[in-house]
Amino acid sequence: MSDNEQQSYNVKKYRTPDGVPADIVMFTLTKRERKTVTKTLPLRELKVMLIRRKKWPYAGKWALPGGFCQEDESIYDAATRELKEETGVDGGHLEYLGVYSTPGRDPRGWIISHAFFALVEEWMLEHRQASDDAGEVGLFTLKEALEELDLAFDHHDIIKDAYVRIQQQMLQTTIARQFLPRHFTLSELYQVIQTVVPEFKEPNFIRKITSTRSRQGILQDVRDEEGNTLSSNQYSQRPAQLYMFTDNEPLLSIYT
Amino acid sequence: MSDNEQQSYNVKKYRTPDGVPADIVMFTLTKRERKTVTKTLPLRELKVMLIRRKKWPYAGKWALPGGFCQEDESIYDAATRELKEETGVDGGHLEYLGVYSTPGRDPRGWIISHAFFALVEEWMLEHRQASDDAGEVGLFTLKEALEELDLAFDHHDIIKDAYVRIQQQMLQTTIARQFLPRHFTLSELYQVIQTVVPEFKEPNFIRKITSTRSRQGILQDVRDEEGNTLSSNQYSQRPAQLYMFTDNEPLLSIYT
DNA sequence: TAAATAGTGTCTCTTAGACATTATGGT
DNA sequence: ACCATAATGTCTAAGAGACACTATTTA
Repeated sequence: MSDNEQQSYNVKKYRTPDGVPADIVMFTLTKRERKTVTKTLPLRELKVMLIRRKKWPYAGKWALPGGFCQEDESIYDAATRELKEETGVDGGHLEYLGVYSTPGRDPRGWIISHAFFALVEEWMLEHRQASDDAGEVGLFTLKEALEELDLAFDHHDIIKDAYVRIQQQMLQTTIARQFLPRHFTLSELYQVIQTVVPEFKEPNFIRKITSTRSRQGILQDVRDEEGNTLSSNQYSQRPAQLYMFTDNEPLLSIYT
Repeated sequence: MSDNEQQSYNVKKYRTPDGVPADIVMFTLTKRERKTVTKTLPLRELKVMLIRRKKWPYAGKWALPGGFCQEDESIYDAATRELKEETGVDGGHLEYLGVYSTPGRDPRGWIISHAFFALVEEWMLEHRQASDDAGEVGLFTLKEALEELDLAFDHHDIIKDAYVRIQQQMLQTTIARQFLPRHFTLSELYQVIQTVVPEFKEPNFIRKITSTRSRQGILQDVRDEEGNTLSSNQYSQRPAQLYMFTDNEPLLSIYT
């Protein structure tokens, strides 16, 4: 009976999609040392990695890296595989962004795209630039990507959505850690936040981050074996205390 | 040249998915008046609407309502259509939850499901119970749905994820408004929050919500034409001030 | 008048926010 | 000695948190 039903089920009765790719918005925070001045914070910029398409459709246009999902993997698997292909590395923060399914968004047919965003380090992208010599690779600031380039498909919308999301995550989670070494100073952290969210201003940042009860627990100071606090003067004359993120992710509420 | 490429492009070169449905976790907050006592808050419970499947696969099991996306609509359109079909109403909060694509999750083939969650009012679900007499419809508490029922597909995971998400949204956004009349008392609001997030405790709720600067702006008291504050004694002996949500959505940050 | 819920008073300790001041090392 | 950045001091106003207390209505 159940077998009968199963046999009578026709999986191709309706029109089905022509493909389900995973596209990845790869963010990186470039870090350029300022040679003219010593002991100062590097210049940081938030950039997104794009590749120039070689084939129809949108040949010659810049687009997000991505690839089609296969039958034996989940969308997340496909994105992980794609990220690995592009960077040569397994690591990096990879997070689902959303689905893009507006009819007609892809001239190849009914293609439903799943967007992810990844936070990778700059050196990971050099891998791609070296290996895939045929495909042109570019790193663009968000302003360039959103205002100056003519992107393929609806990738402009995807990048815009990803930008909103990464800004939100930067303020509400500890993803800032993805853009920092394990040990960092508070001005580095502040700079990273401001690079991703330029509107963020907090005059008493050091004091607040170290003294507020609700924030206690997301950072801890770094100490050596004897329990002495460690500091660094890499970016400043006076050495600055080093901090690291704990495993705590704070839970915010508008009512508390 | 570009036309050549287009003609040579074979959209069916690879295996493609067999269908892309939208499934909806429909939450409702039931409200039962307590007849024994007068002037008291109703009993509220968070419930999820499920339908009993009639056909293979998982015939006889409880499952989320849903339907396949068509070529001429986006996934969100499909979910909107589905919500309308189930409730007979256009309104209600509908929000994307995520994609479920683990290989083998659907015995019918390669089927990639998109989950949404909706917040609807209880009366909206009576429509379905009346119209679709063939399909059995049920309202279950989250405990029942997650711990007692044997659900179809991976709908257990979807409901669990939706539950986490609605709890998060309840604390970080003003979706509580979806479960309240336009004008409500603060104890009603408190009860709604606690019904969705039982862990939420806030002894000085009235004072905090009305006096904290960071929260100022999400609620405003209701006044009549002459500017007199309005109150209600529907649920209490002493009349309570009525409030309404404003259009402000607060922005939270762990660093501020 | 008792019961039930709404809302305020009060007190202590912590935090916010704005600036001024001191500290530490490099040039 | 001077500069740049790190970090603390200081002061006021506001909020957190806990509990006791008063207010307004119905039964």
